[in-house]
Amino acid sequence: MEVDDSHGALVNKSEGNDFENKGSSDPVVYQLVRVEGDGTLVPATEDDVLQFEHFLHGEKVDLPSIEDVGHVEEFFSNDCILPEKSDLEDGSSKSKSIEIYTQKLGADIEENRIQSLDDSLSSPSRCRVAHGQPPDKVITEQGDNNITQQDNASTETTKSTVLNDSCSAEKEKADACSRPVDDTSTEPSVSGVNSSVPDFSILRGEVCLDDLTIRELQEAFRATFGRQTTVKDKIWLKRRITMGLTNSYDVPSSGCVVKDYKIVGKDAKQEISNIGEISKAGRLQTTTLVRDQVIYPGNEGDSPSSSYYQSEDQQGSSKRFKRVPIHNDEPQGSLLAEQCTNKRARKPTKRYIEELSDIEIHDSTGKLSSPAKRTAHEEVLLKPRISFHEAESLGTIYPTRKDTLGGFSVHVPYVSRMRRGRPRKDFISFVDKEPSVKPNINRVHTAIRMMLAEEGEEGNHIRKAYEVPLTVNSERVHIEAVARKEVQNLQTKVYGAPAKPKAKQGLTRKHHRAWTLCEVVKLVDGVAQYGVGKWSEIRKLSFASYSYRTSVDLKDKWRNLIRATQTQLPPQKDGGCPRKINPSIIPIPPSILLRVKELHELQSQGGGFTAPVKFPGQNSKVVQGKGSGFL
DNA sequence: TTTAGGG
DNA sequence: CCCTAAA
Repeated sequence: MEVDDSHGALVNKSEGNDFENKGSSDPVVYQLVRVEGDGTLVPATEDDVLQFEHFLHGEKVDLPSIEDVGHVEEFFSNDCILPEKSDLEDGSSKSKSIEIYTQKLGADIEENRIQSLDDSLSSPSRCRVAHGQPPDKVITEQGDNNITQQDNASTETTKSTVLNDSCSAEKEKADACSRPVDDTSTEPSVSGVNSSVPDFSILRGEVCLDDLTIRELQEAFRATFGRQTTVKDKIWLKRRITMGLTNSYDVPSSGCVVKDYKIVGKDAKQEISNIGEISKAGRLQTTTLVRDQVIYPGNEGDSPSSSYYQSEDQQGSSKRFKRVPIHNDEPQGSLLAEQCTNKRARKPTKRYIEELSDIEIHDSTGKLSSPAKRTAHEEVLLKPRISFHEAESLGTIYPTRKDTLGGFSVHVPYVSRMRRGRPRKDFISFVDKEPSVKPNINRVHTAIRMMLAEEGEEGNHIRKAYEVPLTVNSERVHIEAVARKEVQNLQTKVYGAPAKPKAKQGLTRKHHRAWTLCEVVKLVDGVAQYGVGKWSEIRKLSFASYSYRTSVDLKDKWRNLIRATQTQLPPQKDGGCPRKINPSIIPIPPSILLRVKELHELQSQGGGFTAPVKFPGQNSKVVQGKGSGFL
């Protein structure tokens, strides 16, 4: 990133400063730049960008709002009586104000910066402000722009144009309303200077702001901040211009001389540019935006990046600036309502994900639900946070997936957002508890894949599949355990059942297997043969080939069959079953149901008989579709 | 472990 | 299907 000392690297140079003709394109791009030690502005590095993250954590929510960057400036200039030699070392009132400002600004920086940062980071050429050019041209409306434009200004222009279209009116209004009441000037509005191309040359050479007319000051303002203003208050304009050029709020209200975009102090004696101070201090690394620079004094803190400049947002987020209800000369009024309703996009940091989860819960439920009473759905919403915390505390690397949060692509722990049914066990934690199994995980994975593939062909044999010995040694038990968990884990993915947070770790739920007619028949035969309640026996003898059916399963199924006979068999007449018959559910043939009923009645009445009973109806034709019971 | 029963 | 108590 070299500093462009020539002012030739301009885009839209030809379009230059034709203010009257330029109506739409705004060559001023929003770029993050960093104040170098020598006072030049260079594009922000990725590190600078990352340092923004600090703001996300120190954010205070209840701070008053700032309507516009102008207010910020006014906030400082009007309310912060600062010692002449204050600078950044004075930690007292100024630092306090700065801190407040930092917090407020940080709240909105997140939203604006991301896109800007993306742009600045991704764009091949970066905007920078050239300094120290010879004052070859002085205040000529045809002068060269001294702010380099992005090479991709054409693409950037789209955004900028939209911004202008959507926001210029409001800005204009705001600026108009911001005129000081004591301003008796009746000068025509500077609407004539409506060009989207600010005349940066207005500030070239050596100019005493006091000598400028209001219009020229407005132009200088525009050159400084990249937007026009209709404010006709000379002092206001001068101060803002000065502040903008010096990146300082500590400026004299008059007597400033602008020399090549730098403010030379009154009578050109002292240079009050904070840039110089900053560079001398050598400890302030400021990220800024060329356009609409917000004076952002360096924080005395240890963090070299504790201060940033804020640009007006492309979406007019300046309206959402939290602002202090202090004296200001720019309107805020009706915008307050809007900022209340507007929800800021927020960079999805870890903490953000946490908070987002909470917010989602709060929003979805309206009220804070106690942790103990969260519904499954709410738990799901909480999951990302938990995953992160677990990942941190356990040092475990969790699989992540790309997700979109606040419009930005981020990686989040790979958990399903929705789940049905009960949670699955935490396979990873299980593995962590069984380190001896880890070396076999890969094998298990392979095996599991094969199993799942097999399941795809033969849906009912997955359990059998992973009961096949995977190894010949004693690890088999572990392998099976892991395999079972893994299968369930994968199944949950396949079937869309996500994990449950913490409480039920180590628990699993086996995949639901619909009972086939064959199984039911075997069950009924088994009951008839060995008696009701002999589930273990039935399982061993009749379900030898259905190893995934446990005796409990048999018992449960039998119970369900009993219920079916009681609830669905009697009303055979079915005057009009309002229930839709799901074609995917195979009804249990009434003949089987009848057998179940008889067996049940026999068992319940005459006590347990274990003798095999032959039922004449066993061979009777199976009539389907009567809908008395389902598998 | 198995069974029974509630969830 | 899960969970648990009671055999």
